[in-house]
Amino acid sequence: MKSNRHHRLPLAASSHDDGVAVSPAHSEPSSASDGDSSTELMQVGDLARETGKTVRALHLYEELELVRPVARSKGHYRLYGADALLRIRWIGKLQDMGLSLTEIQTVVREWEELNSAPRAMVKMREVYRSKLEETRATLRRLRALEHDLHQSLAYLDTCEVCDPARLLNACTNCDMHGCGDHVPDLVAGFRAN
Amino acid sequence: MKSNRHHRLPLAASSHDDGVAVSPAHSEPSSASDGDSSTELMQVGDLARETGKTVRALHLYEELELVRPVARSKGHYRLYGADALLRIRWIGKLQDMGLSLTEIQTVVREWEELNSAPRAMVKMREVYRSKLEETRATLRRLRALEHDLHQSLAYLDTCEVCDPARLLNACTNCDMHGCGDHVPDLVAGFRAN
DNA sequence: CCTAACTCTCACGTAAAGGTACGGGTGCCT
DNA sequence: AGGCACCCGTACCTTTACGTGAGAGTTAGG
Repeated sequence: MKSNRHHRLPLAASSHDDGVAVSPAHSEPSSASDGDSSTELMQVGDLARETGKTVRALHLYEELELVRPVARSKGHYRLYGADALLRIRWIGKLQDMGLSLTEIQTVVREWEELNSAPRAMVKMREVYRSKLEETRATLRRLRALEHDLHQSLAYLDTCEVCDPARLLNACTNCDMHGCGDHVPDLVAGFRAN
Repeated sequence: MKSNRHHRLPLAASSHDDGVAVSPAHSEPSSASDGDSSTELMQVGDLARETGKTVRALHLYEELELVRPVARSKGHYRLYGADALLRIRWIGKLQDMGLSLTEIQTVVREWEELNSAPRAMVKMREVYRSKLEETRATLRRLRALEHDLHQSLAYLDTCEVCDPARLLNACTNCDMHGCGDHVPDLVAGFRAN
């Protein structure tokens, strides 16, 4: 009862900024045969651009065996197919769900081991189901937070019109506020010390 | 445009487990005067119990000047008043809002510096306002995630009734699913590699 | 051939938020 | 006086998800 596991709520701005104009600029390593547009491979930089991740991150994911280039160029350059995009974006989503890379690692491993599909599907469902629960809990918490913030802002807004002469340092608990009687926690916390 | 700031979405289970039965057990350091029940001081362990934080955490917060005991016992024990509870809980909420301890630090510092209240109030409002925005953005993202998860689960549920003989490894993109045509990202990601 | 831009593989660095341990004092009860 | 639970200060350890070079090779274009 002592382990105070303290993982905080996941999520962030998680910049979904797509580089958009993906100028192929120079390299276009279409494989030997001919310009078959659907089989173009990309190198790590391109993948990085299109997923918003950094090259370093992609290298890391590879170390953790979360992705694997379909091939290497003559000079050891990693070459990725289109599914890599899916994979990386998928990883991103799992991260947004609050999974750590190591957790994702085990998910992937499990999938690959019992590749017999049915069992894997079940596993997958389990994971998603529990994550859905968590996500909903998180949503509840965030909504509460939103409410708190909203309330505190309302409270503070009444401050704004307060006579500047009287709010000196009694401000956080002056009697002006018509909005009720108890100071919101988020406001009270400032003074408490 | 290269700094890929990667803070993920905040929030977590953030265990709001109150120890509830706060057995005073042994020490009850009511200050010199007499047993005035409203002026009881508590020591760090008690504070820890009541806030769900660990003693170490509280020490840390003190190092960062986020809290300060009202007094010390004869033998250097930290002694806290009731406002410490407010303060610590407040810190917790700010953390839940996604603020790092260092950010909280600057918030506190600013508050204490321009203690002239009006300006501080304005600052406070700014912070909360922007955090409200962020929180709402996060909510949107989470809702999307919830939707994704829900969809994927629906998709996977149709799998369950699928003929076990045919889902071997073509499972993630078999033709059984009446629920549309494109495989949800969260499902497709498993295979892409 | 030359060059710019990209990539390779190490390998060490970093910030956040504590965890954990050490060696020694305190507080209170009996 | 003994004991037990708690506290002190100091200080090094841990994990996560990359960042940041270094030194060297590779690709495509001109």
